[in-house]
Amino acid sequence: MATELDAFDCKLLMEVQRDAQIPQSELGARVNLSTAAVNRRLRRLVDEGVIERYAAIVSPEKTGHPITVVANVEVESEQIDLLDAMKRTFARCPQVQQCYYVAGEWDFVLILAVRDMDEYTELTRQLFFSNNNVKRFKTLVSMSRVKVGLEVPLVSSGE
Amino acid sequence: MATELDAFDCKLLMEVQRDAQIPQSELGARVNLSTAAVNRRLRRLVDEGVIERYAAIVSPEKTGHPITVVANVEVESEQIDLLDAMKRTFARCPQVQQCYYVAGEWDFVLILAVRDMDEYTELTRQLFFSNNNVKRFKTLVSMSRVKVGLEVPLVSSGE
DNA sequence: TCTGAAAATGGACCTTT
DNA sequence: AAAGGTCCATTTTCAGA
Repeated sequence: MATELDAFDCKLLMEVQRDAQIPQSELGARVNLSTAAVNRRLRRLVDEGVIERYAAIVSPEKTGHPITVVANVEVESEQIDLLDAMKRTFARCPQVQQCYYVAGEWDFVLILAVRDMDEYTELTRQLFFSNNNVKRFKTLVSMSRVKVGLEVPLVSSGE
Repeated sequence: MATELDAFDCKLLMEVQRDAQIPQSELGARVNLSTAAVNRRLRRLVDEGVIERYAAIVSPEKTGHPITVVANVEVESEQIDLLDAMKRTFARCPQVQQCYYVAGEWDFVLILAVRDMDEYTELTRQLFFSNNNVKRFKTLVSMSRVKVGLEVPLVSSGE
C-alpha cells in the first residue's frame, strides 16, 4: 500500500504540505531538480494518491468559529449498522472537523469547530442526546490550539 | 476579529477548502462572478488572513503512517513556563499532527500519525515518560478515520 | 534537459452602484 | 469609494522532442 518514496519525493511532499503555492521552479531549486522533474513527480504523487488533494486552510477565528471542542463518545451497542449510522451522522455534520473511531476507554473522538458554546450545546442535542446509541460523552474545550495540521511526518529517511 | 464575509466569500471559501486547484475561471462560473473578481476576493481573503495558506493534503497510508492515535495527557503542574515547555515539545514533534490545550478531565489532547505501535511506544517515552510534568496519559488508537479535515463550517448564512 | 504551447494568474483601466 | 467587468501582460504548468 505504501508507495516507494525516495528522498526527492519526501522533500517535495514536506514543502507542498506546508505551502502548495510555491512554484515548481522554486521547488526545483530547493530540492535540486529541474522544474520538469518536479512537475512529473508531483503529478505522479497525485496520480498515485500520495497527494490526496490541495486545499485552502481557512482560519476558524476569522470566520467566526473560534472554539475548538474535543468530544469523546461511548456507544451503547457496537452493532455494525448502528455504528455506521453514527459515523455517517458525525461525518455529515459540518462542525465536525474530524471523527475517529477508536479502541480504548471511548468509541469515538470528535474534533468540532463551533461559533460559541451555545452552538456546541445545540450540537450535543443533535448528535448525542437525540441518539439512543450514545451511552455517554465527555467534552474537552480547547483553550489553545497549540498545533493544528494534517501534515504527515516525512522527516528524513526515504523509507 | 472575524472579518465580514459576504455570500460570495463563503461560497468561494467552501470551494477552495475542498479543492484549491479549481481554476478561478471555474470558480467564477460556480459562484457567478468574473475571474478577475474571484482573483481579487481570494487575494483579499489571503491578505486578511481568512485563508491562512494553501496546502497539499498527503495520505498517511501511502506514506507509511497508517496509525492515528489520540493521546490525552494530564499534567502535574500548570505553571506557565512548564506548560509552555510542554507545548513547544509537543509542537516540535513531527508525529504530532495536532495538539490542543484543553479544559476538562485532561490538559492536553494530541493527535498523532505513526508508522506502527512501536513508533508510538517510542514516542510515549520521549514525550510522556521522560517528562516529569506528565502526571498520566491515556491512549486511544484509531481503528477508522471516519472524517479527517480542517474545514471550517461555512454552510449558508453570510454572517 | 530544453523549448514552446496552453492555461492560469494578476494588473490596468473603465463602468456601475 | 467600493466592487464588478473586460482586456492584456506575465507567470506557471506541462507535454513533446
